[in-house]
Order: sequence, then C-alpha cells, then structure tokens
Amino acid sequence: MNKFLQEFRDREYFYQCTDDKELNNLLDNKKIRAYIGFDCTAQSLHVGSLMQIMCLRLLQKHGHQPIVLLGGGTTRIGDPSGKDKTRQILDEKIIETNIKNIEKILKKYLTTENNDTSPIFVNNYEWLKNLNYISFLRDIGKHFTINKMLSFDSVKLRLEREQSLSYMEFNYMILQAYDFLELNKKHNCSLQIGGSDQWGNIVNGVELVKRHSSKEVFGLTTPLITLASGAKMGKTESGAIWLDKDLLKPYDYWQFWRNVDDRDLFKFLKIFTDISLEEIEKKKNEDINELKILLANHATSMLHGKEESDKCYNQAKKIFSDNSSDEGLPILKVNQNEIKNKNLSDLIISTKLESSKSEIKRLIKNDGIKINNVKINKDVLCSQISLEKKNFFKLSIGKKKHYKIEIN
RNA sequence: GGAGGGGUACCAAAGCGGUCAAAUGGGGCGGGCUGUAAACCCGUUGACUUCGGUCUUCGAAGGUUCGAAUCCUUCCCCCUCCA
Repeated sequence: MNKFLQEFRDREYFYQCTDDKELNNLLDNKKIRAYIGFDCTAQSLHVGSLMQIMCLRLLQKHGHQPIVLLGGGTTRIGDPSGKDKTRQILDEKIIETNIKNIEKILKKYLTTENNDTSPIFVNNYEWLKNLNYISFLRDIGKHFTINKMLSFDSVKLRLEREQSLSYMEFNYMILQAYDFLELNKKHNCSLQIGGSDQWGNIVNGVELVKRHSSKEVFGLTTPLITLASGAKMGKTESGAIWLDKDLLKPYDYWQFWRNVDDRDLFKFLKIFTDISLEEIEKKKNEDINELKILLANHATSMLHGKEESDKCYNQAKKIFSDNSSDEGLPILKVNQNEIKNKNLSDLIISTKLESSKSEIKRLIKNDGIKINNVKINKDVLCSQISLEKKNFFKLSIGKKKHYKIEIN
C-alpha cells in the first residue's frame, strides 16, 4: 500500500474513502494536492480539529501539498451537518477576523520549507461571492437532484425531526461541492479530506467534479474520536481546548494532554504526535506518566513551540513534584487598598478565579482551598493572611489550580 | 385535520396545592485513596447573606388561593398514533 495511506491508516486517521484502490494508485504515481476545509465560525480552532491538522502535516511529510480552505463563503451560509438548528448568521467582519486568526494557527503546524509541499491557503469567498445565480444553476445546479440531496443525513435528520432547514443552508452542500470543483480546476486538487460528518458534502464534490469535468477525484474521511470516558474529544467542562494561547493558556493546554485517560494515551500518541509508530510500539512498557509528559510536550511544542512547552513542563514539575515551591505559578497582582477589609472570598471573586461566593464557601467547607499549602476551614480576612515578610502568598483552589497572589 | 402524551435545575427523570431550592441517577466540583489516570468511597451541586434568613427558578404570560412546579385560562414548542 501507498506509504501515505498506510500511515494514514496506521495512525487511525482512516474512516472512509470514496475509492481506496484508485486513490492508492494515484498516490503511488504522483504527488498530489489535497484540501481540507475549516469552519470559521469561531475565532480559533480547538483540538476537535487537530486530527485534520495532523492530516495536513502527514500530507506534507509524504511530499504532497496541502490546500487549506478557510471557508469565508461557506461560513457565511453555515453547514447544517450535525446541527439541530440554523446557526446565527455571523457578521462579515467577524468571519474575516476568524479567518486570519485560524490561518495563523494553522501556519504553526505546517512547514513552508519546501515549495512543493508548502501549504496553499485559499478562501472560497473569492469565487463564491461573484457567482451568477442563473449560470450557477445551469452549470452546477443541473448536476444535483433534489431527490438525492434530501437523502443526505445533514438534510434528512433535520427534516425528520421537523426542524426547519432554510433554503440557504440547504445549498451548503452544493457550495462545498463547488469548492472542490473550483480547487480542482485552479489547483489541480484531487483529494478532499474531512471529518466523518463531512462525508455527504465530500461525496457531492467528488461527483460534481466527475460530472462536470469528467475527472476522477477522491474523498477521505477521518473518524470521530471517542474518548474512553465516552465524552467528545476537545470539550471539557471548563470549555473547549482551544489552539490559541489567548483563549487557552499554554500551561492549560499542556495540562490537557498530561491529564488524558490512560486508555486513550497510545491512541493519542499515534494521532497527535509525529513520533514514529515503531517508536511508540517500543514504549508500550514504559512508565505511563512519563509517556503522558511526552505526549504533552509533543503536542504543546507543535503548537506553541519548544520553549513554551518546556516552560509548561517545568511549571508543572514545580507545582506537582515540589509542591512547596512558589516558583512558576501564575501571578495575580492585587492592590493592598482594595482588599483592606475584604475577605479572601472577595479577593477570589475580584481576581475572577471563581464567580460565585457560594461556590467559594462550599470549597472552603470541603477543604478545597489552601493558603500557603495549608487548608483553611473558614473564610478569612485578607489582612490576617500571613505573608511571612514577603508580599505574596500562595493560593490553591483544589489540587490543580495554584496561584501566587502578590499584594502591592 | 382528528386522538392522546409531554415541556421540571448542566443532562435524564420523579413530584402533581403547603413539610419543594424541588426525590433519584448521570455529569460537574471538592475531599480521601492513587500516579496530576481509571475504578472506588465520602461530601457537595441556584444566588446573596450579619448564617436568623432573603431573593430568583419548574415552557411563556395571566388568573384562582393565605399559599402554586402542582388548579384554571390563553399562547408557544415537542413526541406518539390515526387520517
């Protein structure tokens, strides 16, 4: 089997392919261009898109050239796949800002060293914005039957549940199919990769290219990652795991990987690192916590850089291995006058570490709050907190959240 | 169009005039054990509080009542069956 496809399968990226044999032949014979589209409804991507990003890297690794489609046009419409309701229509400016931000994130993951594999960034708004309705219907629309469109899950499920689906959204799949056609014409793109929920959209594109241009192109999907706990990848109770340091601090990103379930570890090493499969295989008997650190280091340095990743590692080491250390803790500065007659709970609220006073009282009652590593059993006045000739104290909320509160 | 059933906290689901800030399970949070894991055990899970209470919440709006998640009226939404 073709090396790219082999690794694609070995790393568990593979879910479905429109025609694996032919795709295999194609990839054996030449270097191709393949595209993945990213949704731009949010200001950043989160780890839910990371598998797709890893696919882009894998393409590069095997000498193929990735095309990244940032769907300025399609984001304006909203993909109904897997959605219950029409999404809020986003402001144009917000979409443009999102695109820029997402492009920045993707560039961190992709190499531009080699011209043949350097990523091509495209925005489908370029070709979608000026479409002529009549000619679009005649050239493109004629290749789609309503009968078939109604049979796609994205549409079918909505209709079955009697949830409204606007004509605008109904057209989404045609536009995505048209993207593929356009990328095929412009960039000779012959493969689209996407999550399994994109299957319908991808198949439509493959068929449109075949009917319109009589060319064979391919679609490849990745599975939905399921966690051992049954939860969806990328979303935790405290929010999405963003790939943007402004939305999620590198330290918290590192911690996300450090805290993965044992049962998910090897899967994640395969999917989310570049460590070779042989090497991963060899590590099967190594200390599991060391491997989690390895995962965290790889995942974090890929996104935030080696230096930042090391910092996170060192910070974690200080906090967890040497818990008397104050070094490396996030510092929160507080003005002395502001807390003069306030309780610790007020201080925690004002620093936005917690938003509810009742919650803080509960935490105190349940031994969840420590000052300088000592549990407190009741709310205290800030002025009574011993600073031991220093101008700060260590505040711990639970076992994993620690801060240095500096009083000025 | 006809006949039923239903909308309760993050989710599922009980309650069907006062003892309901609302059983129970899941999830979350905290503690214990441990390995920053899982499993397990314990506590907790609307907000504010001078810890006495106070305020807001059971699809929406009105009404009855000393008192409503519970009864009545109107409206909105969902499900099942028949046509």
